Amino acid sequence: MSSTPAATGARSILDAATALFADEGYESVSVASIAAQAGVCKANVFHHFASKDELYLAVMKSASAEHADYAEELYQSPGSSADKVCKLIAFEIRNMLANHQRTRLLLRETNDGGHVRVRKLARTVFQRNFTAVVNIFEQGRERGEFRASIDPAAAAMLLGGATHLFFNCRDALREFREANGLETPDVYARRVAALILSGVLVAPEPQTHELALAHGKRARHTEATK
Amino acid sequence: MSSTPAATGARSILDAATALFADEGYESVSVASIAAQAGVCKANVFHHFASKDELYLAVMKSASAEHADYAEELYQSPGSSADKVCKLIAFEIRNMLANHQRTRLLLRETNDGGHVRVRKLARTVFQRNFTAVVNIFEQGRERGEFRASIDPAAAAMLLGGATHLFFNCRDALREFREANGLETPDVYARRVAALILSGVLVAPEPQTHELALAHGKRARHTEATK
DNA sequence: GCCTCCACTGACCGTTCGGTCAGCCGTCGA
DNA sequence: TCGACGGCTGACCGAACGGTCAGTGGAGGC
Repeated sequence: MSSTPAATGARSILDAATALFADEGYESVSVASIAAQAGVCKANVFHHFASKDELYLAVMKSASAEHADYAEELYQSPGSSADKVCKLIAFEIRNMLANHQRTRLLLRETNDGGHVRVRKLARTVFQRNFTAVVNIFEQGRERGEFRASIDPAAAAMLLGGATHLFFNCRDALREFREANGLETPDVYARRVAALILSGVLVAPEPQTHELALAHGKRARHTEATK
Repeated sequence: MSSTPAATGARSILDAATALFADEGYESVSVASIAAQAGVCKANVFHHFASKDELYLAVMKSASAEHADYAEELYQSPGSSADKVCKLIAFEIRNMLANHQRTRLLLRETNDGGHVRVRKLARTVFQRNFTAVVNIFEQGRERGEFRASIDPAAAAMLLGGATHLFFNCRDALREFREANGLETPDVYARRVAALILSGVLVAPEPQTHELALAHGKRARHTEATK
């Protein structure tokens, strides 16, 4: 009902294209290979999509939905900001791994040069997510739970960079003996959250108590999940 | 003398290939376009390099040198670990921007699927740099300057993620109004360093004083550069 | 029974790809 | 003066690319 009746053919093409584009990138994938993986004729691909470009655009559009929903909803939920940060990191990492094809597509297109139209699209997704994360840090600051001197945008970059790097280098991480257990998503999320919340220094300057103490900053951030 | 006498031709090809591969990736660049940019005949490219693959490998190898030197040398230098972290972030960001072609090549190859041999190569560079950064955090922990409960590897991922994300999304960052001034390398480095050192929480639990207090943890990390 | 519609196909197009090859020509040692 | 060498070239190759097109065959309205 919600899907067009004759979507089976187009759908299988879209799925095959998503998988191949995510694995090998735009240029490396031929229309013939997409058709083969979808089990249809090459000409049929051009029957459903005007060109390879347009097919790629369709793949990107279908991959762009729903990404920042969680952060925005988290922003409005009750609970301490510290908990929100923990939950956000854990969710983002788990979400990236669960939808690794879509994630790889978006990350590739956000970073690269390449197609301008598509980069705009990926950037829209990135911007929505970025803004939502910034809002969470801003909220924590307004509540007095986070220090007034922090830059929420920089904190969001820190958070995003940590999750992206984990996604990109997870299998590389597995080979490093310096990182024992760090390749486990939950472990990584917990340790990174602890660092973002408390930093590395043993005793930061005691400052900006102005607004603090009010909202019960229970920094019990060791059970971020479940 | 240090360069082979007849290296001019091969050198210009290598330079042209580096620029083009960095901008558009392996698949999008044709040998003909490399030859055109180098001002030579296409066949001449194959005279100096056995294949497009081997040319790419040569480009990657020449881009792989020198990357982790700074971190390793910083590790052995005097000064507080907090200062080292600040300097490291500032250097990495400045270094990435100064050698943006090489950086883009390495990042692309570290992340992507693609050529296995080259990924190994890029990963070697990444691993050296990663280990060096981990050592700096480990050193800070042993000195009692950093909390004993932190994971040096996680901190290194945080640091690397922040610098990578900045490099990849700098022009996108320039369009976000949430980030005022954050697209300036020095500003970004300073704010990120402050976050990694002290975190976002207003008052982390007072813990692990055991080894601290000894090495003068002057957390005056607002002038990381110059 | 027939006509229309449309998802789908095989064969084909011009172009561009990575790569080859015979040969040109300036340099240098004998 | 000559021959060998090597950097360099234009012309060319088969393969694969994105894209086109005439046509097929089954489903549905009349």
